[in-house]
Amino acid sequence: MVEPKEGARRLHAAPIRVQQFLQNVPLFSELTAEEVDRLASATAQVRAPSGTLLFRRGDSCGGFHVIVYGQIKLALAGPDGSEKVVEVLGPGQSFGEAVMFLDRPYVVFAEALADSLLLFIGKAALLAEIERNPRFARKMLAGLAMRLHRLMGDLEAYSLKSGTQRVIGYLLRDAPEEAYPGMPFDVELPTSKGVLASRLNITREHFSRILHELTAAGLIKVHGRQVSVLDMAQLRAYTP
Amino acid sequence: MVEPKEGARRLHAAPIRVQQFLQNVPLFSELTAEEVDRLASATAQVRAPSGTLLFRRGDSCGGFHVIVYGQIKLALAGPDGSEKVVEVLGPGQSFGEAVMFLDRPYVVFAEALADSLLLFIGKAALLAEIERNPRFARKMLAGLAMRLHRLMGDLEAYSLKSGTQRVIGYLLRDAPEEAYPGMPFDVELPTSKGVLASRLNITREHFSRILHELTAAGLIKVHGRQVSVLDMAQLRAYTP
DNA sequence: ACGCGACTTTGACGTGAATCAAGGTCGCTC
DNA sequence: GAGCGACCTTGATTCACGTCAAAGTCGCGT
Repeated sequence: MVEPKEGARRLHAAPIRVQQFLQNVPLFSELTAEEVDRLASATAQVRAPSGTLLFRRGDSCGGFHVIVYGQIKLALAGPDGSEKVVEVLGPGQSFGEAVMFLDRPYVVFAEALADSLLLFIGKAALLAEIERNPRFARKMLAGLAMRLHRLMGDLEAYSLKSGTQRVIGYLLRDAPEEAYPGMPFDVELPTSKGVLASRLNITREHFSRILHELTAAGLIKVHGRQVSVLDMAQLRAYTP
Repeated sequence: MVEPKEGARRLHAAPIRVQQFLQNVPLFSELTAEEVDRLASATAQVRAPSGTLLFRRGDSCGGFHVIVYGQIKLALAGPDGSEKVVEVLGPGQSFGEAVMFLDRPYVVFAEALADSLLLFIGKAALLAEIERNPRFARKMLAGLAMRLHRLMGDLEAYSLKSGTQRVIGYLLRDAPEEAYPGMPFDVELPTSKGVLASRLNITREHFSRILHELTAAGLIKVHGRQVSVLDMAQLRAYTP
């Protein structure tokens, strides 16, 4: 999953154009060139080879991160060294805003799952921009609200669905809309099954068994990280 | 918990001074009298006798609520009629902002657990105020961030703690800071044990057994809704 | 006082998912 | 192409917690 060759190549490529990248992140898309410039001057580029720990729980937080390329895992650490993956993020996504607004230390830790490049945007510059630009403030609010929404979805899944249902929900998450009910389609798992299992709040072993069970029921086919959903409608209706 | 006498009395009392109340809610405390007036004119008072359903999942949302007095439960409904309590809120607290910013329907339903009075603040007026007042926007951001923070706490508790540990965590949540380690103190449960159990993501029965177990271990004493923590330090260190 | 209804407790039993313990598979390096 | 490490699967066993069923307990209204 790490694609070390490509990652390594990009890690040594010329620095990207920060302004241009920021302009293309949805959150910043409405800012003027001048505003983007101000943010860019408070922005640091952070290279994170696969495995890098970006921050741990308890670290204090002077800004937030946007992913240029790569993949980042946010997770909670259990006392005994176990961990619970909260989110796996990819290019264009951001993290750490909430904790920044609260002046609290991080509650999760962040680790690069692939060679990654991030932008770290300083808190002061961001707050200044919010002060200056109410539309931007609204976007920021919508961003946090979105996150809250997703977290509620997770909470719901964890508390009133079985492991099997969570897996089905995940597979069907970005199913094609325009499909006929029983349409087959493919899902590429974005990370290792171990990480994904943790994200879904089940063990590796249990995840493996669920995939097996769904395969046995003729609903999916699994080839490594390629999962083929053979019948959406039946999968959606499947009862453990 | 319902205190029907007091509730009934207040329900029929003269309308409260909206401006004055809003001014005292932390979220609005920095607004000028003029600003509060504008919000107040877009605000409706909502009486909700115990048991009232304020909204259900799927309803659309044209503003958000602030509790003047009473108690409101936010919960998710399972397909089979079961429910999972997400939050129990009291006077001065607000809810429904996130969904308002996203233009999405509610994902939870809200029900009054006691006779309550709420203010419903219209979306348009609120957005206008954000547009006008960046400091207010920042407060709103902090409010959402706070909520995210708490939700993460719940997620953490659900996914890497046992039921017993969640109960202990709850009891210790607002423990006195300045106490010596083994200090005894009392906690008043804010609602029925059934609702609280659901909030902690366990069944009534299991909750009852946990309380029993902690009592047997000499760590707490339970008299109805009055829970006496006999030894904080030991309770914190308790292992199932 | 009585009895009703909402809430709580207790016991017996069932089960989903974690844990423990081997293997198996794949891709990479030497 | 042998060997190593990261990942995944499989089976046996255990355990926390849920479910079902049956009594309490408490407060309130008549």
